[in-house]
Amino acid sequence: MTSTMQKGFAFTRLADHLASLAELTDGDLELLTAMPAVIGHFAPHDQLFRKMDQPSRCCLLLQGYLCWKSHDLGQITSIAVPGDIPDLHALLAPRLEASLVALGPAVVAFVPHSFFHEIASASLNLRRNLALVSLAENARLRDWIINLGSRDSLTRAAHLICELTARLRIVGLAKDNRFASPFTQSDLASACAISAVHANRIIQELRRRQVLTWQARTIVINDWQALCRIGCFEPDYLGPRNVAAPRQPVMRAAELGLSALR
Amino acid sequence: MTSTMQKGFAFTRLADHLASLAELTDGDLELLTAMPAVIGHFAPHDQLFRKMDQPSRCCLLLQGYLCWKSHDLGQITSIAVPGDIPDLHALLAPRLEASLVALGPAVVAFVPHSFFHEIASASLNLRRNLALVSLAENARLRDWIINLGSRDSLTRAAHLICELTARLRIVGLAKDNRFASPFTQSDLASACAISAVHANRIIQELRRRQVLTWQARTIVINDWQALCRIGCFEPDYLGPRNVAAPRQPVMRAAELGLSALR
DNA sequence: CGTTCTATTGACTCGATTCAAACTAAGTGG
DNA sequence: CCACTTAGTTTGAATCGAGTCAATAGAACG
Repeated sequence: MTSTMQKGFAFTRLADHLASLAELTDGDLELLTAMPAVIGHFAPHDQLFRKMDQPSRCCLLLQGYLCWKSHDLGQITSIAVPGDIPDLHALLAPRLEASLVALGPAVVAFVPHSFFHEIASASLNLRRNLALVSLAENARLRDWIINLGSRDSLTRAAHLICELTARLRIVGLAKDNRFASPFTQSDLASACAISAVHANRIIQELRRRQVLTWQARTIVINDWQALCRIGCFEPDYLGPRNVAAPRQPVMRAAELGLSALR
Repeated sequence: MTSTMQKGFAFTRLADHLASLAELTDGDLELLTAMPAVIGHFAPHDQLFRKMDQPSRCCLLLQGYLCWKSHDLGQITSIAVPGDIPDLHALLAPRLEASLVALGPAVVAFVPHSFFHEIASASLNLRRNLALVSLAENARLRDWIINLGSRDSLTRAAHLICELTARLRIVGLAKDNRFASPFTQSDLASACAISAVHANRIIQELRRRQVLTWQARTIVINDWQALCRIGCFEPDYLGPRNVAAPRQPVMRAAELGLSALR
């Protein structure tokens, strides 16, 4: 990794990401621009952190992809796209439970934990936004459990590609249904919990069905509708703006003692 | 469901749960005792909430088990034990993405969202504690992804039972390695993403190996060590007290530009 | 320009599913 | 209290999706 010290530009994709979850005020944006960052460049398969590390800085991903990978079994549990802070949870639970690995070349802004603590105390709204980042991750993890548990491998792979595409769009990186895919078929396999050989066969099947092309480290979605259908992907599940709408309590029949009627 | 209105007793297992994540002060306990609750009783397979519901109250589980279940595929993504608040995330992201279902008979305390907002503003420490609940869930979800993705079905089932046991111990419900199991083998299968038939064969295998008995809606762990071995379970992973220890930054070789040396 | 990843293909194997049927336990109501 | 119903468990046999192994082809990189 090579490092340079910079200040106040790395926040833009993060702002896109946060704004997709809930409004950001001008004051919040102001706070974000003050973000101090050390830029780091990583090569494919570089480990940014290892299991049991206790870093004092968060990684804000600027370019490329990172993943959390269980050290012993090699299972990928989540993939970070630019604008993500994959180790945000380390602010409160400092001991890492897995390794953070670069999928392809990656550029990262290291930001001191103290910065996030500061902006969280300065802005209730940002605090909520950061909490929503964690909840969105939670929703993605649940979705991934459903994917691994209940769907066949073709569906799994298609679903992963759909999810990646949807997230990349949010930060402006999937224009024209085209985005960089510097990761390998084996990486896809590790995420989908299938063998690399089988991953290859599935990608061929997706190509055969003309829903995507994947060459020269670039994926092009040729038929988004079809890919969503194959992947059982509902574009909204990441829950953009699924927040803070005070409503009337919904009284279940059950609560009225009518359980037997259902 | 039948309901009764009560106040100030439902918090004890919740306190055990929170205290397992980080210290609770006397002031925090005081705040918790003021918890207003409507008690609800549910029968097996009752739905407490459905996908897309927007409840104004959280469920604090008092007795039994609840699970989040994807409506279409039936996959269980997590199981709640007494002391858990499975829908805590609905405080910030009110639209539910799955159904909350009772596994066996269950007793729940419904607590208004406003109560949690109040104690969170009253105590920084409790706020952090509630955030840790979410992070612990996050860690469990990741662990479950590894389980579903990378381990065979015997290991998966053993792992689930280990995890349940560990969590029940925290709230005092697995004394003598014995705990209630009102859920069915099909429920276990839905959590482990295997067929009910296969779940049955696996339970028989665990019985044959004398690591547990499961009869009369009760599981007894006869050989905890062996069960952990079969389930690849590391008892500490839930991260009790994995918090807030300010440390020196760990400088990776990568950051010093020594990536090539590794 | 060779070395090293990565992608591709075929053959064989195996864990897990599915289907079907029988059996057991647990209610429920007459 | 027993007959009846329903839910859950157990068993066997056939089938299939996906893994593994092994070998080759192609791309990328120093």
